[in-house]
Amino acid sequence: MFYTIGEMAKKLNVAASTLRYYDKEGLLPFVERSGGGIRMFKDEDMEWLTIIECLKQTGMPIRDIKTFIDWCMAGDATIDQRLDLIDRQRKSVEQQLARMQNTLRVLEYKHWYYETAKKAGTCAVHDTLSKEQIPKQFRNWIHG
Amino acid sequence: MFYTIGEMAKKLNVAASTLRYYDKEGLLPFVERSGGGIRMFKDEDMEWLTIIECLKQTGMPIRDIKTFIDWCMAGDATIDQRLDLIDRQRKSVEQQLARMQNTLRVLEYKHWYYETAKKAGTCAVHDTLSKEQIPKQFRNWIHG
DNA sequence: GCTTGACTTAAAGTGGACTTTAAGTTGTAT
DNA sequence: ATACAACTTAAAGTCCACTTTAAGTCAAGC
Repeated sequence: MFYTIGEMAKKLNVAASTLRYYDKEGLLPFVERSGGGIRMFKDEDMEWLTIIECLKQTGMPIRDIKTFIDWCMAGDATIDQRLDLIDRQRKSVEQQLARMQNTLRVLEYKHWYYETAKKAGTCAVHDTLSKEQIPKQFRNWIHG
Repeated sequence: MFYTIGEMAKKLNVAASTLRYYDKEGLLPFVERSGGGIRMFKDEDMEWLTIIECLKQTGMPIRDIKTFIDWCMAGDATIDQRLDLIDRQRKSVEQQLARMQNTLRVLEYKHWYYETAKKAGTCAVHDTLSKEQIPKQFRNWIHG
């Protein structure tokens, strides 16, 4: 079962031009072509695109993803490099997660801040609150 | 206590040109100037830069951050808008966190995949594994 | 065989977030 | 007073990841 670039783009919910761009950048060396030059995507190509999407989600630039794909195409001689790259990306994602969770805490504080201000009709209410009126998780917090 | 743009940039670990860019884009309307036109950052400006950094971390574009800052400068009449914006960003970050956690699971799988391949000396080992040899968390997983 | 929509490429264009450059000013230290 | 590092602006440049355009080709239906 083969898919055209348009069908694959729809399945992946990306623009066909994006897939052409990835191909041009060397991210899709596994995609076959018809006699007439039309790209013929296979079901198993989805797996490749899933790992590409995964690496993209980690913030990895296109050329580094290409390096990884190239290593995959090169076979077993590159297993060590691939393991290293995956581990580095894993650590990076763990850090990003920690930062993102911190960001979420700030937004939760801001939510409380503005909800309280909304009820009072003014942000000035925050100058009048006693420590007990501030939710525990936000006390001893360094901010405005 | 005042800081020059260079001192503030060092404190924040960003380039001074970045702060000038933010100022030009209207993100720093609160920064005062000396008689000669030199920016004079105050300690309390750190709070502003912290929330800017927080919103930037959520993926919010510069102009939307400007909108938020403008609302802050406008006073109590914009509390509702600010609450809405914070809530939207909070939901966005929750989604990003969920996606990132999924990405991490994929990377953990890939780590196991390549570690196993490394021990065996070939990726082909994965064609020979019985279900029991695949860690529980990775069984019934849809991928290569 | 012709139309038509989806495909092809190369090249140019876009948008976002800076970064660098050039020319000039400020302010501190001697 | 003068040197000098750090500041100022406007404008141009860079990098990245696409997206669009232009000109043309492919392939399925009539």
